[in-house]
Amino acid sequence: MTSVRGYHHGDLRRTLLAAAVEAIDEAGPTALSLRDLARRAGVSHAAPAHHFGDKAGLLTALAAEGFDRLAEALEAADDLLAAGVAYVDFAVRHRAHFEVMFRPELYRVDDADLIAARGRSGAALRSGVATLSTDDDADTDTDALAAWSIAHGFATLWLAGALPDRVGADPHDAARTVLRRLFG
Amino acid sequence: MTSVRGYHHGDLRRTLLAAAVEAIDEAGPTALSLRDLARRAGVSHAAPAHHFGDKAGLLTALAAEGFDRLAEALEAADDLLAAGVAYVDFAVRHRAHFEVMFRPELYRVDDADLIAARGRSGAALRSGVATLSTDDDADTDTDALAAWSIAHGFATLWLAGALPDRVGADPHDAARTVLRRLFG
DNA sequence: GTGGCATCTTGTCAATGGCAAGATAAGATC
DNA sequence: GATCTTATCTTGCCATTGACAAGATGCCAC
Repeated sequence: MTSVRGYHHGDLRRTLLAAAVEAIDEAGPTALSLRDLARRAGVSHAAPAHHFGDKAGLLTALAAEGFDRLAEALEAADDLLAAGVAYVDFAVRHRAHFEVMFRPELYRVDDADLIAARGRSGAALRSGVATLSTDDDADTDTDALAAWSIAHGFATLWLAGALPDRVGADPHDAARTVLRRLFG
Repeated sequence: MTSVRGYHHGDLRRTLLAAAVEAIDEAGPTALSLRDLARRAGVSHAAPAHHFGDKAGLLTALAAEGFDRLAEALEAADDLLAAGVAYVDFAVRHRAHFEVMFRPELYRVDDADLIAARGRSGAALRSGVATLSTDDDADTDTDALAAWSIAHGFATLWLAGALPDRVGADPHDAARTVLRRLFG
């Protein structure tokens, strides 16, 4: 990262991803414009294409980064309830990443980095469920799906602003209360 | 609906909404193009603007229609489990509506028709939860949120293609199994 | 130092959303 | 029935965008 811009930016790839997060936080992934990102980074309108090919390429990188960070967050949780809360927490704190991750029509689902990162997230989820599982595999699968569904649903509804006001302003607390209804 | 097009289409508003559902089913709400809808309906590129103002106006109408149909589906359910399965079923069968409904950045959240329709959906959900509630209001709220979250989460993950293959191809059955984990 | 290669810029094109102005039809009023 | 009004649809236009092609710049290995 050079402080004084020459012809070469120095760290454009990372800068563009950060700008994308900002832009998506402001107006959602739909309104994302590569040219806007270029302006934010102070480069020409065609510079992003070199690093990401096209819009889908950039969002693929963003989604992969998101699945990686989600995996880290889930791995740091002690039990399933903590993992569920961490999942919601991740969605709220990394809204831009989260919104892209679960909109596969926006990126390349066959990207190798992405598949690997998504695999890490999935493994972290399953290992969280395993902490309270019985020996029955079918039950474990159902438990994992139910846990994932309720955490994902709560996070999604929260982000969509669909939840009633009485739920409060702290997603952390509200999520714990709701998730306990399944896990407790 | 006139079979032979004159200068006036006759039922353009409804035709455009139907075309929008088709287009969204094919490529998602992000790729929706008003000009493409106009071509599908056989009218000029500016015709949609008269009926909906702009893209957000069209998606507002679509979201309101969706909330109305969702309310009907939920009202037809006998108990909470059936309502949950109906919720997932609605999402899968009316994918285009569902995807727009929970993406408020795409439409006008202050639209009167939309707010009314969303209210009907919410009331239907709450009355479904009431069938198995205790006297405690706080518990009822938590139950409603948990039920909504797990159904919404499962539906969303299903639509995103995020669920592992072993879940199967029938969302109806898979949803019942998972939802029973909370409701049973 | 020099050739190769990654990085970035400039220029261009088709497609889109949205606006303005005009054309056409249908209905209301007399 | 004639005329006025309004709703509906068309044509024309402009700024913005994504994508591509060709060229400019500078880093790095040899």
